[in-house]
Amino acid sequence: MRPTTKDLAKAAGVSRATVDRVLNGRPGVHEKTVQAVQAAIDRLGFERNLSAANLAKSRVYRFEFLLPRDGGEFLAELDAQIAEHGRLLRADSIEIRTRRVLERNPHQVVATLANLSREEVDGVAIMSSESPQVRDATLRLIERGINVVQFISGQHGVRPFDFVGIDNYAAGATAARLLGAFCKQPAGRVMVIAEAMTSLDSAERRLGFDQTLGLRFPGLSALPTLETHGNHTRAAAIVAAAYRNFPDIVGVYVMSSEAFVPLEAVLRHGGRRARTIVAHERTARTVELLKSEMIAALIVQNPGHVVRSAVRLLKARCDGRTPLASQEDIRIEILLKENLALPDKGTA
Amino acid sequence: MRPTTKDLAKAAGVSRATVDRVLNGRPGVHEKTVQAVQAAIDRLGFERNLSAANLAKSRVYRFEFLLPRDGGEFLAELDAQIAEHGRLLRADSIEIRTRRVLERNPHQVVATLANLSREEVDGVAIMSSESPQVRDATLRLIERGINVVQFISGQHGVRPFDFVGIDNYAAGATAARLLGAFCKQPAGRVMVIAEAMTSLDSAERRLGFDQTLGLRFPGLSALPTLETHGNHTRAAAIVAAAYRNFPDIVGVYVMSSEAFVPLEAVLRHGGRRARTIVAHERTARTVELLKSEMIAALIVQNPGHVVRSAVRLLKARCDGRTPLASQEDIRIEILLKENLALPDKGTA
DNA sequence: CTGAAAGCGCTAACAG
DNA sequence: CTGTTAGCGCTTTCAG
Repeated sequence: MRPTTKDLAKAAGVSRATVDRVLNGRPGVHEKTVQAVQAAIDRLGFERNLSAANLAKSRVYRFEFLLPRDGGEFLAELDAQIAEHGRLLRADSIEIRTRRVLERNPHQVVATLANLSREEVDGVAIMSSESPQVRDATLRLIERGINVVQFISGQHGVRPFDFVGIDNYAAGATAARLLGAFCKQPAGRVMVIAEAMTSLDSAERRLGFDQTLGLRFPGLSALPTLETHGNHTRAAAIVAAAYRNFPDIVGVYVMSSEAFVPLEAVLRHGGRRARTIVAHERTARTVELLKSEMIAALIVQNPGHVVRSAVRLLKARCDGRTPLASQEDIRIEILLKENLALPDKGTA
Repeated sequence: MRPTTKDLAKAAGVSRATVDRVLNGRPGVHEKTVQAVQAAIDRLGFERNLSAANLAKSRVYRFEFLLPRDGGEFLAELDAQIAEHGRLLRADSIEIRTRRVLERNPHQVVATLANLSREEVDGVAIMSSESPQVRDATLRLIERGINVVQFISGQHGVRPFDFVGIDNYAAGATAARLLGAFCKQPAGRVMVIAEAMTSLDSAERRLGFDQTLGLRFPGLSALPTLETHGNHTRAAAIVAAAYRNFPDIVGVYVMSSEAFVPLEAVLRHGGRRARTIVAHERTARTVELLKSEMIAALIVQNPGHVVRSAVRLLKARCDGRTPLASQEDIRIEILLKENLALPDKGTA
């Protein structure tokens, strides 16, 4: 049996209340007593039982995912994963909910963040493109004792908050490598198309893409990024124009997480040219296109993993633990027709 | 506040002990009483608090990973992941340990399984190639109330036990697709090499590989599988012979999870031919080769994920829950130089 | 068949 | 500064 606070109390010759105070670093304990308890902890190899503590406190972790107000299939998928994971987590006294409240406008994001209070939430996962204002607002959240993880959008290893998501530079590089490999022609142009190029994330993808394409496939050259802004008509027009102007387009990179509108336009106006398409994220539609071989490869971040990772990080920070870096690395997954998970063979 | 057993007891007009009996399906409760409690559960939307229950029971989940006695780097990696994950899980009253006890011989495996008792373990993850004997022994484990998951080695969706690992057929197909794409030459031979071909797993990988290669790259043809059996000298000899006999080898598929010996031989004797190599699993060595571009792609199952998934499944079964299929699908990940996780940028 | 009482490991409120 | 007491939600004797 693992030692308990009772054992500690006996060993240190104090009461369990005092042990508790030491364990939780609460003030008002004589230095000497603290030492004694610490010694007992080390000697007995005491490890605290977190769920007992949480039970006693009736502690509930309240986390919120703040997501963009509007978005497409990828966002819907995230939403669904959060909901599903949330159901499971209720058993662990973790309540998570998603709020689709963030707009493009940084001021609106700042205002939303400013309204969050320690009274109602213990941690938030924020999916919003970076800007100095948002960054400041986030720092203020932390000061108020609300834990934060940057979700999907943002950068690796830029403290002081945790980031969950893929490395966008590497994602772009991966796209280039795949496009080059799957594209038969050694020379030609590559169309790059996105919903919008506003965020730093897109810039990084584009950078990674260009660098790797240039390095590995000198015969291929990428066109400037086309932007569809969620508008089908506009998308159709610019894509058609691109195909008209550049007869040597041999591949397409759909750079944004929301791929539907750009893909639609490319498939409709590309005809049988541009057979090699690389896009991002797994949704019902992109998977369908992968299966029917209209898309060569998909670069995805697993929505289930990112959600679970965000929650683990938030919880770890709440408990004052340091999360395990190795476990929280989000992989840039590559999906081909061949390694799509098979249709569910059943789990009873 | 979520309703508790106390609330249930009051609502149903019984004592908490009776509520407990109903909740746990224990016998000796009048049918009428059961109904009353059930009704209260539905009415109040009661959800039991598992950790409180576990605390009261001082329940500890004891899981064991039974792994092959000998193995190389991939196995070492798994071992490490299990250990690391185990440390974290202690906080959740889950004790996992690994035992490197399984041998090639099915009888030895059967004997080992036969020795497991409900007294000492609640669930086991078994990594052993399938055979009728082992299958029987596994079924007997389940009859004795020990939960089982087939680990890494085995097949998807073949009840009655859970399987954690990749679909080997799809993995082989993925290898073929990548090899074909990254290999510049449209025609030539492909060397297929493995540590050993004994298991069903290898047969499936090979099947998937051949089918996809034939379908997608008619110019490429795969040679019969070479087997190295962990023996460097032997490996060198057969690889050298293959290169001598087939001057048109343009690619290599290293099929086994342990890739070191085969890779070594190929790199030493392939010279600058066979630039396109696809292998399995992420280890220090394979990653090094990927970085230096000696290997084109790696097909991996994430050791951390498989371990966590196995534990979640075991725990779910112990609690009588049905695991969430969607969450437990192990992805066939593709690693290129481009999407290797970056060197750790730090997590403080 | 059912209930009262004690306890799992920890925390909280209040005395002292 | 420290101890006592009660209680978190559930389980487990042991009477009845």
